Amino acid sequence: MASITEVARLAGVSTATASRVVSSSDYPVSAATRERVLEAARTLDYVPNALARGLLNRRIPVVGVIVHDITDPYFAEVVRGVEDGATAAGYLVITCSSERDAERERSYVRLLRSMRAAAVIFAGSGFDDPQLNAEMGRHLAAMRAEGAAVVHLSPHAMGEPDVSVDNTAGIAAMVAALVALGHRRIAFLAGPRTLFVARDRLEGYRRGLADAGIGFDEQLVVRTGFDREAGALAVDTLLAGEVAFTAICCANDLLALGALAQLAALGVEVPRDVSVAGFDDISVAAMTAPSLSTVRLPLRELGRRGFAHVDRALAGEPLAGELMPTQLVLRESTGAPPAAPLPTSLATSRTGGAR
Amino acid sequence: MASITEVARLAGVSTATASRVVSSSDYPVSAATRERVLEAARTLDYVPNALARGLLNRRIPVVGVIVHDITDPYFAEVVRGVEDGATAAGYLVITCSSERDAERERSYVRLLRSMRAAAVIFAGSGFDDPQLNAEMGRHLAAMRAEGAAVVHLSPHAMGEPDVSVDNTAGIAAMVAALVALGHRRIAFLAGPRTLFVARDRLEGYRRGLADAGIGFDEQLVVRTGFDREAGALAVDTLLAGEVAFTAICCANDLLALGALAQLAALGVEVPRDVSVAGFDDISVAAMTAPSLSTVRLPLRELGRRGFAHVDRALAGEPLAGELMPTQLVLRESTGAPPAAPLPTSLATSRTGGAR
DNA sequence: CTGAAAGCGCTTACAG
DNA sequence: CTGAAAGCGCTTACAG
Repeated sequence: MASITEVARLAGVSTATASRVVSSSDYPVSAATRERVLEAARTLDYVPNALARGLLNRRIPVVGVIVHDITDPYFAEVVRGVEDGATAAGYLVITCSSERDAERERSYVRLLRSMRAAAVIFAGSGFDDPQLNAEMGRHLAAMRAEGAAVVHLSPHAMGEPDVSVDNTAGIAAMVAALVALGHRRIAFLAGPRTLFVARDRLEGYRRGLADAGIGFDEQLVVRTGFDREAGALAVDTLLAGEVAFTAICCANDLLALGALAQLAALGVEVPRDVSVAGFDDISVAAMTAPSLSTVRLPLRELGRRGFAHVDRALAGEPLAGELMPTQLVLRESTGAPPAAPLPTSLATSRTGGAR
Repeated sequence: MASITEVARLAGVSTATASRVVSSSDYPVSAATRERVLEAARTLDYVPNALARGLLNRRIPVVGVIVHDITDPYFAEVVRGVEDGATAAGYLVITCSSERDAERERSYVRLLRSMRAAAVIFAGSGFDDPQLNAEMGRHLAAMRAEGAAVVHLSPHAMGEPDVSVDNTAGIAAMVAALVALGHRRIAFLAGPRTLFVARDRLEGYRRGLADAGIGFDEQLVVRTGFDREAGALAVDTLLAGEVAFTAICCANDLLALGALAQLAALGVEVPRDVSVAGFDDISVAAMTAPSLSTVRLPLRELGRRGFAHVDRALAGEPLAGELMPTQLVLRESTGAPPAAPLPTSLATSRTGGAR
């Protein structure tokens, strides 16, 4: 592979001059010389070595994005947004699926550090794990000290996100919508207890209830994972319980999808017997049966602004946090509450009903 | 950020010795010295500079994956598989969404080259664009000459994929399944004309028909895109046409999802009025209403084997192409053909029916 | 077992 | 406008 040395030799100039031409610095070079260098570069199919450049700048135009799982549509969308911004600025993006595993996350950050990535963006929420966070804090402080940008798109142990979506207001709006439909007994699938973003969403649920003057009932809250299996399991938990509910508000769409599937499997009709609401508006939400009422998050835009934030941080510009609004999307999975709430109505119909 | 020089100084040894310890080469170093170096590295929070290492090896442990769009579940799944393998081997993965745009693809490959990525994996199919392919061929030949691995997971202009899924057999199997249900007039949404993988799938359709002794009718084939919008549009095209059909076989799931949505919007019931089949088995396929009959592709495994192939290529091991089998998944969207085929039955019911 | 030195490919003061 | 030279942080023959 041709190096700048060979380009310089072919053009009959010093490497300094060749560098000035191909790196498109604004250093003055005579037109004739410039042309000779360009010609040589073309002939040799010269591609500058980003590693050598990076060694000098102590930074390479690469941004790492840490996600929980790239196959989760939420994260794929955010990553795409980051990529949109990054590509325009000449950066490449490295995706790291942490599986919500502390060890993996740390090991990715270390790798990114070793590579002198210009920035690391945490797309997912942090978890409340003091030991991990202490070590992670050290790593991130070191990265910042080395001039890299660190941006959070979701709440985390070290504080508020830099760019984010208004999770609390979003869930509160959904609760308000359910209340407007007539619901008073609203169950909440809360997501993982240790995830900061899940706490924000739970807070939104509390606020929505409070706004409507409805009391908070701990028994209506199911702590779960953040995927479909967890949603299905949570439905079983609720139905096995004693507390009445007419709607299930979920902390994300995947939970709602799992709930919908399990409800269908049990012969519970949505929204006739119970309403179900999601959160995120991933693309599947519009395609299920019934289609899912949810809250739309500007995920791709979140990724774009995340990169814009990185760009500004790297340029040394002053930074301000951003909180993006969400949008209610009511589809088929929500409706008026049934005459008799679950789980009682189910037990009755099962005992007394046909089949 | 601490360099090996500082670690060496603190440990009171030469950089050569320090390097031998921290790079875990098998070069002999006395136990006492080794311990002193390790201690110094720990104290200084030393993280080796991958750029400096890469400059020496003319390669950095990074693999680029070129996909059409990371938000397409097909590609997210493949990338995840690559990541599984890459992480285990200490590599990072860069994702590049080309949007099926020649210019973007080329620019990504150039960036990857400049970064001395150890490998580039093309997850998506190549397109039949002679000019692009000529230039791309040059780039790829150069990369290989520089010692990088180039792996294709789908057919492309330069030939057969290195690791792939048996697209042709998969579609043929679905056609056979539809025939077994009683269908003879099977429409095919073929995907983009210029995409090599779409050609393989079309070939599968032809083969399936031939196996069943059914003649090929060009009018039943709709050339489209590969996304949902294209699927919806294709349904309109078929319904506006004159040719009878009782089933729609799609070249991928996204097309089938679009078809399902459009059919539902038009009041055509699936599978009562028409059967619909997809291809890929992305996770949404099981959640639609009706759930989608499709062909399961081992996407994540495809990604894993893709990386394994890279690993072997980099180690200079002999390589053999791999073709992975697919699996038929019959769900609710396929059934026996209706008494009267579309589009005639629709016209009739519209003219004569109530409402 | 240890170290001095060269060199990977670039950029950038510095001198002219 | 041009070039000689140093140096980014590492690894690896080579010498001892």
